[in-house]
Amino acid sequence: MNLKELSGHLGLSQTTVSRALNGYSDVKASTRVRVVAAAKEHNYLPNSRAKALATGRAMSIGHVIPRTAQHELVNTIFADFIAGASETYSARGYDLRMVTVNDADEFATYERLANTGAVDGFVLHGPSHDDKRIKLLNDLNVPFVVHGRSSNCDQPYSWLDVNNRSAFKRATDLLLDLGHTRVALLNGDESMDFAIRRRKGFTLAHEQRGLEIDPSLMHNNEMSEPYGFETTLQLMALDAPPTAIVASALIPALGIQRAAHELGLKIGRDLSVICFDDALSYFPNGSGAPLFTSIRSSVRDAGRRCGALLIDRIEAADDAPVVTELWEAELVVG
Amino acid sequence: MNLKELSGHLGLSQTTVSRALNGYSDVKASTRVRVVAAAKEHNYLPNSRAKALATGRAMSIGHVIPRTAQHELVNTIFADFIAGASETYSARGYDLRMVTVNDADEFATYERLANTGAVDGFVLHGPSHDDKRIKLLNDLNVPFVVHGRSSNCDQPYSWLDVNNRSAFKRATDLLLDLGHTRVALLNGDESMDFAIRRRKGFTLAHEQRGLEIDPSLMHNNEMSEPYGFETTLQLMALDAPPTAIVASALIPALGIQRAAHELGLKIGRDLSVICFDDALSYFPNGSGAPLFTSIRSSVRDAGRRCGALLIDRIEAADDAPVVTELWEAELVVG
DNA sequence: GCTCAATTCCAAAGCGCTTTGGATTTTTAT
DNA sequence: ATAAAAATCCAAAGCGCTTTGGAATTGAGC
Repeated sequence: MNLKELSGHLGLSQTTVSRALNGYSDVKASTRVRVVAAAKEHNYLPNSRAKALATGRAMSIGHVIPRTAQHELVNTIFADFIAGASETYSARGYDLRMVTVNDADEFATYERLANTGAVDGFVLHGPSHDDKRIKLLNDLNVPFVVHGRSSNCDQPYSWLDVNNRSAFKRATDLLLDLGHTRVALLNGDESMDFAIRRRKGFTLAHEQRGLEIDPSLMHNNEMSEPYGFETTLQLMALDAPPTAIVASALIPALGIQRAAHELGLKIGRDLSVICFDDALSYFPNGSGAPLFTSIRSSVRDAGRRCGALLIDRIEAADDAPVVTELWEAELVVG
Repeated sequence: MNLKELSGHLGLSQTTVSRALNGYSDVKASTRVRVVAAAKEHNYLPNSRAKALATGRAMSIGHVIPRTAQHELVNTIFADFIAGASETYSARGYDLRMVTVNDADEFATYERLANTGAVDGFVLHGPSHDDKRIKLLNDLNVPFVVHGRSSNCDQPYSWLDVNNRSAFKRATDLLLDLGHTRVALLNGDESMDFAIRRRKGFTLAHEQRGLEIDPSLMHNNEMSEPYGFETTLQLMALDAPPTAIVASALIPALGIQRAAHELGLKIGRDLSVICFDDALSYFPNGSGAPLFTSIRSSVRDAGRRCGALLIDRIEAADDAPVVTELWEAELVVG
């Protein structure tokens, strides 16, 4: 059933039927009712391909995911982020188009999706310290919103980010206030901008107290469980092991926990741990009793909001000013 | 730059340029070279919306994800599955269109995506024991492949599944062979078909030895870490606690581990654990020394293969017979 | 040189929708 | 009753591509 047939049935022009269905005001209320009823009766849905061509809108948002690098990011964080974004998309009539690519093809993929009109905009994931994709997307003149920031980028761009520096400063402050003098950092991969900011927060807390940080206490890597495990073993084997650890995510924190148990240390007594908690829905920290003291910010909420910001931009005038949003993470004592 | 402009530049008709670019044989080799060169030079890419309308193909695969139920599935398994599927899609020129929906809207969403022609086919996730979506998709006459199976469904359908029954039987056999007499099962949500099959494998191993299973040893729930933790505490508080546990995934197995440590039990000595390992890329079980003995099957590989099966079906004749594929999981001793 | 077939190209007709620019009808104001 | 304004409707022209059904050109065979 297409528009032509439907309008045939109704004895109306395609124009009128189309405008009735799309809520234009120049169609009589009674005929609109008739049209809507007939559409429902015949189970008519406008062909989205034709609609996309006619309107110049794909009603679709692109997420380009590199395969090899940022592996960890893709899988742990990404699923929840996308779940959130996708909620917004459905609510506003958009779909999510996801493409995974080899690193080498990433730029070409953005170009393809933008130039073929397959998507109306992008969400950019996992920005690095100096992310070239931002300039690319600006040059392509396509709406986009970055989840996170790229410190070394002089282009204007829209973003939504958690205040990672402040979150890690507060976590570190808390530990130092408790009297810890050797606090370790298990950071995420420091080619990612968020990890750099997290380290800044960690060091800032020390600097403000005039404390030097032993470099052997600062580690960074992809946020896996074994990373947490092995690094903790390594840290505890130091001549002067740390008495507290700040970790970048729950998953490595589980590794810390495993290592602590293996070493016969009790977390909370022999070793304090604070970790960043993305509030991943499949990995609830503290249902009932919290597992870890944590700095929490829901990545799913971030996805929801990024989606909304992006769609606003897509539907706004081309020269709308960039939007930015900085969220404070919540400190949850476990 | 569109086709009209490009063919203007070249002094050729749109037909010829289109056919040159699409590899038809009725265009002279030398002009094809010219066309391809010009296309590259002017950075021409055919508009995908127009192409989709003209060809009747969206070049896009739908994944519909219910939001509330199957939460756990969505996030833990889904990310890796999709990463795999998406690799296949890119390689074959398709994109992945993902929609999350409220349970109540799920059917309508399939209908919308199929009837508006937004996608060319679907991958069906997390089939239940008696999954109504299969009949729906058959009725909609749209190609699809199920990841998993639906035991109580009399419709023909294409699927790819791991032999869950055999995997759990082998795991249970192994434990019983080692002399364990009280083995517990921490199964996934038993409204899902895979969980039912896993339980069958578990019980079958007992039956074949004439062993009764204490019902208090069998649990099922969403596969979260706290589920593993709390259930283990509960099991160990029994008058006759189990000496071994078969778990449905790594994440609850971590909970088991945490509980064991808390109770002062050493895994491998006081308590044996075997778990199913989906070989999630962000959660490597046993880099170096395996954490757990496990029955392993890569969900990412399954995604890759499901994608291929689906695209084959999309590109095949409408009446192509259904395809099915059953994978054996690999037993990895840790 | 001529016929017939093969090769190479193209005009025009879709694909199914939206939207422009009136045309027609109804309502309001005089 | 009549002119002006408002409310409804519609024919036709796109959107940018593919594909059909020839037309024009080239080559082969004799």
